Amino acid sequence: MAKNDPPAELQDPLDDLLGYQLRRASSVMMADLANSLRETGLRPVEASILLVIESSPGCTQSDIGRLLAIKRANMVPLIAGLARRDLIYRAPVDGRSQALFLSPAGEALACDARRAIDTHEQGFRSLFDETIASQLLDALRQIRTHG
Amino acid sequence: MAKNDPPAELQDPLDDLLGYQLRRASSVMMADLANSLRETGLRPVEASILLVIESSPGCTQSDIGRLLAIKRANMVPLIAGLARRDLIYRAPVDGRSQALFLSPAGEALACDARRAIDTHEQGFRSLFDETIASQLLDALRQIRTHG
DNA sequence: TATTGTTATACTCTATAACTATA
DNA sequence: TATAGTTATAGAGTATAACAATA
Repeated sequence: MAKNDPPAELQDPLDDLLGYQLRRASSVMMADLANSLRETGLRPVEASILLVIESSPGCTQSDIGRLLAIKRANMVPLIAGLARRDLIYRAPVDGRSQALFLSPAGEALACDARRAIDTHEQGFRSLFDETIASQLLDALRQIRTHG
Repeated sequence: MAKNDPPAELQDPLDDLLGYQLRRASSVMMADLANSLRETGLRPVEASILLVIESSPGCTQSDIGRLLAIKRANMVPLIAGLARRDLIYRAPVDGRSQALFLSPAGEALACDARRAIDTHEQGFRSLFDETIASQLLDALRQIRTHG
């Protein structure tokens, strides 16, 4: 038995709870994702933002915040950090909005990130056959929109 | 369209990612659970600890930490808070370990918490038929142990 | 009036290092 | 030498309130 496993005599009264297993599974995947992204120098949230800008060039940071459920106030340091590293640049839309675009370096890094994420995803998807994986994704989308 | 929905023109490049949907779904369920537990005065992590002690009276806080993946250092204020509210009490096992038990008030509150959690769970489980719910739980357990 | 970007701030959650007492 | 409990602390992540400029 590995060193940090719980003692066998302690059974888990939360084992059948969807919310609990969701949280534990999410935590495992997030940790693995952070590890997979390590060599890109990106945190998961930063990689996500790059992928959103890649797929919707010209979007604003408020758009991204709404899509990823990140509050406007918390988008500020994230976007500033990516801009400081010259991964993205901003172009004024009107007096208050700024359109966001990937720089060449940002495009290259987004590409690396997408590869790392795909490998990470595949490692977990391979636990299931395609039907189960697809049902799982559907179920998660339903939970997400049920709240 | 609700006020905080993302703009329709912005499609989500993360929509097919298991890790992303897992995180979003987990966040929705955690928020709903916190809300369901509000009248008990317990946070989700505190309710979880009470249920573990209820199901394994005499366990130590280190046992609980291993079971719930909470670091020993972070267990200290959690257990202290429950003890201060007289929901649990400690009995020395040996010079370094303390066995944990629910007080009568703790038993009553654990009961309330279990009811609130069950109602909360049922609200989400009712999104799926039993077969899907069971497959979902199995998949989440597999992800959890794959890390 | 509502929205964008911003600042400041606070609270929770999580992580590490170090210490003590004990096994 | 390893473990239980503890302290202190640091870093994420997330939340609210308020403000200026603009629509």
